[in-house]
Amino acid sequence: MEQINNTLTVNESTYRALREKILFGEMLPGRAFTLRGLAESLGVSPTPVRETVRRLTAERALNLKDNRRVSIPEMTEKRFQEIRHARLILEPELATLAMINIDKKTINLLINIDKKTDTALLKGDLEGYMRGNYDFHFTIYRLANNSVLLSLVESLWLQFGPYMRLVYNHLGTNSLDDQHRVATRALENRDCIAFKIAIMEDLQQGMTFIGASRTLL
Amino acid sequence: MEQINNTLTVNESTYRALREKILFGEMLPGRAFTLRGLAESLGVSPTPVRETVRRLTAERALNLKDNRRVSIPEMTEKRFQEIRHARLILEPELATLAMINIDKKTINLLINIDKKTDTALLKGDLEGYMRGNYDFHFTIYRLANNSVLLSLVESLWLQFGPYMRLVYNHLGTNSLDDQHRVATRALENRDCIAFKIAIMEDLQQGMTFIGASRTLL
DNA sequence: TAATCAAGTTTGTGATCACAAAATTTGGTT
DNA sequence: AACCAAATTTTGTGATCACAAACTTGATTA
Repeated sequence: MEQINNTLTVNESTYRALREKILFGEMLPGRAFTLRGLAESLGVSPTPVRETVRRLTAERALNLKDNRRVSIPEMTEKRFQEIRHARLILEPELATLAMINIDKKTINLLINIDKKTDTALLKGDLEGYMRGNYDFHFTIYRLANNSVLLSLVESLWLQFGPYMRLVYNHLGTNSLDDQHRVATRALENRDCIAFKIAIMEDLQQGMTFIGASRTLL
Repeated sequence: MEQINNTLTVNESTYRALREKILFGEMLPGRAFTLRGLAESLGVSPTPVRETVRRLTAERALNLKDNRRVSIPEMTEKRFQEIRHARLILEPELATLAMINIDKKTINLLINIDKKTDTALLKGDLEGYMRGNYDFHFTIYRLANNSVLLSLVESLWLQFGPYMRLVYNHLGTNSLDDQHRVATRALENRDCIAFKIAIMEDLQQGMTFIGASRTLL
């Protein structure tokens, strides 16, 4: 069932490249992209780019406009609240499911990821912070061993990633404090409720931060 | 912002055609499909089919296997429970959000849809029943005016659609009774709690029915 | 100077081509 | 009759082509 040959298809590597760009804010909303332009910047023909764009459009990470141009969807207050709402429903659920599969080793891994994230935060390294934050959450979520919920949450992260970056670009990362440590402490105590609450708080805090600054954009 | 020209692209019509086939059980799990075969049966070139397949793969409706063949994913007990779980989290939420936007006219529409669904059920018209059931739920869900949650739920329906059909093929539709009427009655009384419970019951009943018969497949 | 419109350019779309990998058939051997 | 290797066909992939629609530019007019 697994991919034996570890050489990825051009299609797959194109997808991963574009997905990362979106997730960590290298492609910002508003600007329109051309298929040929993306293809050239990735050194491939337009064909795999087109398929990748269709795929990312299905995940709501990209938008095919009426004039057939492709872009990152614009954020509205309404859509922002919808994403926040969906995240608050699904992510604490996923975290709770993951809890029983998180052993001491994983907790140490999480603490390590968090340290790196903190370092990036202090240095003002935006991409490092965003990657660390992503790793922290998805290291947990993957352990829920629930691919159906996981793919729904992945779609949500693809949808708000670009805006997170946009906000950090304007405000810097100073005002963020770190809820991850609260979460790892709850894990060490095997306190399921406290862990779920920490994930919710972390998410609330991030979304409030972004939401409060949306008017600046 | 809207599509002015109402002639769909080949890509879009291919997507809709294939999506319907999956959703209402014309494509059953197990069998492997070829792009060229699908293209010929739809009277188009392989190009739009490839893009459509990528899109539906992103929505988890299709599966690209290691040998690069495309198929409907196999159902396992685990995946079945994951879908059931996700539906139970998201759909009652969507129904509750929709409630305030459901007026008398919509209630009558829902009652009408339900009547048609019942007729199909009595006649043993599987596709009619499945379409009616879909229409009933999504007429409600669309009124929640929440496209983020809606697209998540659409993905879930695409994932279990083929199995619903598979089960009905084996068991017939006799043993299904109709929870929709309970829901519309709750709507007429503007009883939010009762409505939410009815949606949950309907969903539970359907999923239990399918789950209980999975061993037959 | 600002608005308009016609040429020229760029772009998305759908079909086709070339090729290697996978499936299928074939034909010979045990 | 059962098996396996070679030959043949089918298939997915990525690149390219043809074309119409959208965008850009620059000259012309009010």
